[in-house]
Amino acid sequence: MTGYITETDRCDCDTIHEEVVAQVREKMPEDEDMLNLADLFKVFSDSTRVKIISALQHSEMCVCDIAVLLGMTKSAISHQLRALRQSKLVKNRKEGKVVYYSLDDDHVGTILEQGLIHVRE
Amino acid sequence: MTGYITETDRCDCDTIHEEVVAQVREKMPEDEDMLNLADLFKVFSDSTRVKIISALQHSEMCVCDIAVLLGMTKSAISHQLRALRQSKLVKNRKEGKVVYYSLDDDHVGTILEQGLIHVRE
DNA sequence: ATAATAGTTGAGTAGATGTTCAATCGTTCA
DNA sequence: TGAACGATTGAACATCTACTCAACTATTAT
Repeated sequence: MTGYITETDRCDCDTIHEEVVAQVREKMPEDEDMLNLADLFKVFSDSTRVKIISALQHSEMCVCDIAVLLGMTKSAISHQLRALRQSKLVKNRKEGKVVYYSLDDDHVGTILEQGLIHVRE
Repeated sequence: MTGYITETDRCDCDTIHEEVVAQVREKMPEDEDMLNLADLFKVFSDSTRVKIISALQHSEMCVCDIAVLLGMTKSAISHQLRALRQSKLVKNRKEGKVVYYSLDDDHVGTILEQGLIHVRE
């Protein structure tokens, strides 16, 4: 014991392969990138949101349409659309009482389809 | 009121664009596919798991190494590795007391990098 | 055998998440 | 004006999730 804070103190174990750890640390993406990455995938981690995005890939739709399509309440859909709006993945336009939603990001479809390929094999 | 269950009864609103809903319904993926899709992305929706996967992309590592790399306890890492194992995304091999983990899926890297591209722009 | 160490596990806990419910807003139309 | 309807909102609630902690297993070394 040195009395100073060591690598061991910060963790409940010793480093077994210090060089590997050092090298991997250099090659890994920025911490912030990985946080953003997790947040992006978090959007796709709920089946309701996946369904909404899948639907909007084929056509602009109003809240009510989506609710009927998925057999859920307008409220539930509206809450999720809010999340998708905040993630800048969907946009909306108002026409009288009706609010139409559509995708606002080209990558969205790509990411979803990439996942579909993986899931289906 | 007909006395029978109608589309309106199952939802708190009327269908505004029945044709759109019908067409989109045909084009959308199977319900099960979308559930699996959400489950897949759920794995990537936590920054600790993203970091573990990012690390393993560069080198096989033992639990202890990953714990030191991420500044977390072995226990926390072990719990997450269990989740990744169950999703068939990582595999492990034992050598004495040490358990080495590595990626067990080619798609993993692709999906992660696809997301990184999106996040970085 | 005993101690030490790498890793796993299960219970417990605090915080996040998705839906429901009721109230409300905004627009249209009678 | 006020009734009707699409949509939004916030609180409440139940569930899920990620980490901690302590106990445990398995393997190695003395």
